[in-house]
Amino acid sequence: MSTTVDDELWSAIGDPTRRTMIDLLLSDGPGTATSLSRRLPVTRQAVSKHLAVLGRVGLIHAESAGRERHYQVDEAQLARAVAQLSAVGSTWDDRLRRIKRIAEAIERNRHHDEGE
Amino acid sequence: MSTTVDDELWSAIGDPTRRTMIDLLLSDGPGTATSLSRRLPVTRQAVSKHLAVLGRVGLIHAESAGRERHYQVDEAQLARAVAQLSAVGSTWDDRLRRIKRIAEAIERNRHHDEGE
DNA sequence: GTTCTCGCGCAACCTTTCGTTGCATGTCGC
DNA sequence: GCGACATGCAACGAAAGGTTGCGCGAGAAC
Repeated sequence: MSTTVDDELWSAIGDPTRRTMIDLLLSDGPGTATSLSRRLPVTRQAVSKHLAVLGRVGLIHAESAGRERHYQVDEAQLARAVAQLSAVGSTWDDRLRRIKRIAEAIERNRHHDEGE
Repeated sequence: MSTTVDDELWSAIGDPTRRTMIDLLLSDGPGTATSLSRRLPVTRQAVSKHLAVLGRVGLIHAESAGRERHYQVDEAQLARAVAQLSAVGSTWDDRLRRIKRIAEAIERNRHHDEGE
């Protein structure tokens, strides 16, 4: 329950290299496997595999231009991913708050009962 | 830049099984490897390894009680993890909004220039 | 139009991670 | 003491992330 997250999307953005790639595509605009690999500590082939993964879950889509393939972020899908991130975050936040409230209540009772 | 996230923490909560484990520990309170494995689709040994990973990054801590080891979530560290989640989320959100604004500006210009 | 270059995709391979099974140990209840 | 149960450790298999090496097709240079 609660984390009925679309695990496909999560695991796509769970990888640090893929997160950085999305960052680069957002900040620098559309890019190719080669252009991305120049700004990352991995080879073009590794980048290419990650692009395939991101494409499979719809986070990016490609456009062929001559011998190059330009990739860019799918805004709607990324928005969905962000929503999932914040959903999990707020779920955990809520639980943490509730636990804290309960702990404080117990603390108050202890002080009251034992006069400590 | 921007995703200068503490990758240790991210990869810890990046795994779907580990996320569910944290959920269970938050909703049901402290638990053991065995009790968690009963509510998960993996074996006790797998759960045990995940607990080790979560413990290594400080997201949980254990307490020995006889032959059992009770694990529970470290609230401060989880709060830190949640903060990182929402940081990445809002970064991407910002970029998406900015892109959208630019796209709209271009659209307006096109209409103005071409009278379309 | 040949040739040279550059971007890409495919295949083989290595290492780490997630998962399994099997076994030996330690503790609780009787 | 003895059976039952929770753990830990080790060996092994499958998948993911990474690498190198190769061949092909499209642009650029001559």
